[in-house]
Amino acid sequence: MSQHAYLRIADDLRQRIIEGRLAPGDRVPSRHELAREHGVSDRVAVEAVRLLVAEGYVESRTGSGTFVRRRPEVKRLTRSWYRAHGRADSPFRADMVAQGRTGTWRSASDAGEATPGVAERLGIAEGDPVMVTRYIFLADGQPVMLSTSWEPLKLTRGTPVMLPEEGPYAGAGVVTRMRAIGQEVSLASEVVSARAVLADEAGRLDEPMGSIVMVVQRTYSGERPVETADIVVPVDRYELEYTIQVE
Amino acid sequence: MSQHAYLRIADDLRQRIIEGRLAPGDRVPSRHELAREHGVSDRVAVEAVRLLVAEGYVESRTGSGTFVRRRPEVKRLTRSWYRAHGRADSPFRADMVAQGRTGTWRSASDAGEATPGVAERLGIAEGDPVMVTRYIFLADGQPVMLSTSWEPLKLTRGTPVMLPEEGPYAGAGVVTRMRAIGQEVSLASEVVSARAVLADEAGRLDEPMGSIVMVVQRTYSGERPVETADIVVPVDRYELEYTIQVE
DNA sequence: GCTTGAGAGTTGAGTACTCAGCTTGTCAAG
DNA sequence: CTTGACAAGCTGAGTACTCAACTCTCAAGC
Repeated sequence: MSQHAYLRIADDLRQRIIEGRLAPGDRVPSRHELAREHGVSDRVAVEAVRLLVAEGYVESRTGSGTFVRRRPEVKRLTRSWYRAHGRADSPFRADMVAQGRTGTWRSASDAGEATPGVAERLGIAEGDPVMVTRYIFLADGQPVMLSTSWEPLKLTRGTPVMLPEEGPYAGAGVVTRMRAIGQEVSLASEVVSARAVLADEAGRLDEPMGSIVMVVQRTYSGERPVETADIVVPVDRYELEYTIQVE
Repeated sequence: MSQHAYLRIADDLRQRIIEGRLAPGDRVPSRHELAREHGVSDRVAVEAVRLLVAEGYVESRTGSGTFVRRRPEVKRLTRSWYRAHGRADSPFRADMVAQGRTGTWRSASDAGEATPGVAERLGIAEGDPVMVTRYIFLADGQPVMLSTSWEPLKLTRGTPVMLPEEGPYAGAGVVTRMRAIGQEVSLASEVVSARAVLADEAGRLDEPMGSIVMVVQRTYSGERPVETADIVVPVDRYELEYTIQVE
């Protein structure tokens, strides 16, 4: 099997978890116990536990112990052409309703200047004024997704939709809001990548450090880009489903 | 700034890399040097380097040293409805041509039985016979992507397309091959997730352990599912672009 | 019944080492 | 000029500890 002691211990624990001998919520033996059980030094046990934390099997709570992680059921976010129909509701709330959950969110908007990346995505100049809105999305009250949205102020300044979450179109979604000021949206581009969670994201999403998130760079456009957003989705909560029409 | 010594050292190195004082390919000071520079013990330096490895900034080569990682330029794989037009070529080769690179692949096919997950995706019974094909995709000769494909043998047995990479339709892509036996493909579903790379994937893709890959579960279907595949894409090589039609 | 404080247990971080296996540069022999 | 042996240096892994900060339990006191 594995050459190294810490891999052997990790294999053993992983097996116990998979077979159910260690159930979600159970406490894993402490590093002292593990070290004694396997006849190795403390540090080897620490390395083994660290590996399982990175793999998402267990989570450590300082002062309390290490516990088998309750894996939240992985839900699917449907991001397909036919979901984006011009309904007067946000796509997130619609997705949550489809899963039988309540979708809510909190947000805060600020005026700012376009960074190089955002400027390119919106087809505007670096430094142009934009409305930056930071969202945290909640499913049944639990934080599940983060998003930062940028809209060119050239389009929205002085209109009732300048602040995404205030006025008559509050919470209606980008497509509906842009339509209200005469900007038809016909395409959404989503560029998907993934990386390790950042410290502040981990805190806001209640995810352990080291866990993996997908980052979706979404841009809505009609004749020109009207909004772009970075959406941060933890992989242990959601997968993204795209439906592509062939021909 | 950071409370902990290992975070301070990591911050320092990260800054040096971002500012270019440590260029891609340069050797990072060894753990002994780092420990002495910062007046801490060896292990602290090891922890700092380990963090930067996880973040993808550096890569360690046993016996040789730790080096600032040459970040391969992140390319985009276009996975949109309008790319899937019924051309008699594989989508991968078309994508590579669009990037000005040559796309090739190696593959090996075997008959096997459907696992529970595959059976569900293909709408067949567990244990039903399937053709399993393992691919490794190369861009300009370098391995960049892995894929495992499953096709129900009930559909293809006895036809010229039973073996995906042999016969008159070798290398033509699933849509074309299925059409050749009267199976029209109208939809592709892609479920995107991400995780840490597995050991054998890391070896085959020449990626360091701990790096992150996206996993795309793609299913082609017409009246019924005709093929499903797991596609493994390293995030430091590719991002996935989906284009969604609104309304 | 409720609060509080002490103590045991746990993780995170650190010190100060050792050893095996690998890479690489040097330098002398052919 | 080439080749082989060798030493120096590096990472990965491990031993054997220490200390701070945190959590949890349980019993004493109100």
